[in-house]
Amino acid sequence: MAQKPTISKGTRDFNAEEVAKRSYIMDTIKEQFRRYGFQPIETPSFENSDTLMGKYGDEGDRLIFKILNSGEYLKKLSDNDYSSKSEAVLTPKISEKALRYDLTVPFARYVVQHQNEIDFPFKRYQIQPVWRADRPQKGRFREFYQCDADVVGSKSLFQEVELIQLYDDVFKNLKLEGVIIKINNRKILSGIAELIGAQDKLIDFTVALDKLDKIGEEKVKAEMRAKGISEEGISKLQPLFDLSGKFSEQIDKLKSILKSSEVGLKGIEELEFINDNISTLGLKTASLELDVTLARGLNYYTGAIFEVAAPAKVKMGSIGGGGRYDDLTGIFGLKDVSGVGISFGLDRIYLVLEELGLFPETIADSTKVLFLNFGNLEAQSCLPAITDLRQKGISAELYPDDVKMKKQMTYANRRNIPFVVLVGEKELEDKSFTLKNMSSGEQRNVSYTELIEALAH
RNA sequence: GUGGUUGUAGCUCAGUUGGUUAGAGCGCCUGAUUGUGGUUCAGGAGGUCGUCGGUUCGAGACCGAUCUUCCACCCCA
Repeated sequence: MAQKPTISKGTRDFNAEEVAKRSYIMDTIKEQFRRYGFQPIETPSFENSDTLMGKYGDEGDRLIFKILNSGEYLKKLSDNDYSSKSEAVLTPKISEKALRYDLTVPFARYVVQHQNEIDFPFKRYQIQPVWRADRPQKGRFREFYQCDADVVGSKSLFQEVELIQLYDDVFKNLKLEGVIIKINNRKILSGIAELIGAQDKLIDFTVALDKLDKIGEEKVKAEMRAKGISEEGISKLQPLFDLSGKFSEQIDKLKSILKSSEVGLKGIEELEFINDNISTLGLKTASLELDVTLARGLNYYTGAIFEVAAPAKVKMGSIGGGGRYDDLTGIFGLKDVSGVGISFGLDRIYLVLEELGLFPETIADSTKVLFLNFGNLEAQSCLPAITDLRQKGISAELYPDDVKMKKQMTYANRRNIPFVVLVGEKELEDKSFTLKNMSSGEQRNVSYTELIEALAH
């Protein structure tokens, strides 16, 4: 035999059970999205490169899958370009399309393109695969699904409050306990950067701060020094490293740290508003935590930043993220439209639920009843019954081949089909059916009316 | 993109310093049971050892390349 075919790195096939489990998660998320008033849209798998490139930073550009042009694209190159051996020069000339990297940027493009048809504030949800040319690991794939809910055209902080509730509701319905919704505010990060005189190094500063959990205080300081942040500035950060306690206590400490920064205080005010409302409303299973080290690499967030951590006992990166972006549509020419959104990582949630054994048992639908095949004549006599059962909404099938009964029974057993009907010579003669319950093993001879009654519930 | 790791039967894995015919458990197939699956018993099939190349009298084992898996960076869902 020839070499077995394989699938591309970082992609997966899904069998029937996996599809059922994935649908379970998707349906749960969708139901909550709808309940909160979000409307579904879909966008193409690939966009013009211009739409995507440069929106996710240099790192992001590297991870975008580019699609080669069609036709004789090499012939159209100038000799200069051809011999340049430079990706930066060549890539835009031979690739004008790219696979979707996330759902937020295509959404921003959608909003700008359809601005005249949209009623603002516009609440949309979108569940589609995205692609990243990343090196795969556990919980990290090159093709995976994001489930996004965004609101554009409203600056109201009620949106942030609702989105936190939405996270909570989804995890409650998935029976996933111990999820932590981390929140921060980009304005606070800006305020701190301002305080230490590193406004121009905001990204470097936040990226370094974000690693506090992972590499510790000293290494974070070292990285900041390496990025050119002054010693004086770093020493001003000390209260930040020592920040601890409840949400409200942290807020109070931040207020004194940032008292001279207008933007910083604005960020604190926003956080406080969100936290006050969530405290009043209460969360069902998730908890909201302030994490000033939360940065997220994306450069378009301007206000709240969210990241959702799986329960501590599961070793898994974040299972969701999001935030407020005041000017995302600005890059496509539509100014002053503020947006805020969250995202669920379907594939990672799947792994978490699997590891914790949280999928419901009766998740995969199987056929309800299998009619065994005792030969052409007998099988044919079953067809009207099967047709009628299907009409009544009961999934029924006939074993297609006249093979040994043992084989047919084994087949029903493996597929977890709960009932089997036997119509052989005897039943054919007296127009009856033998109905067997596969889990109890019990079987009885019944009329057609009795058969329907037994299978109906 | 950088460094490391993994690959042997359908699945999970053994396989000694390189040495005859590569093993186990589970699963699968057949029969015990010609109208009865899940349990039991008996028997059986199934592997070009990820792929390509090299070293060697001889490679599953050693070397190189490549693909894949997982891990640490980077970044992220």
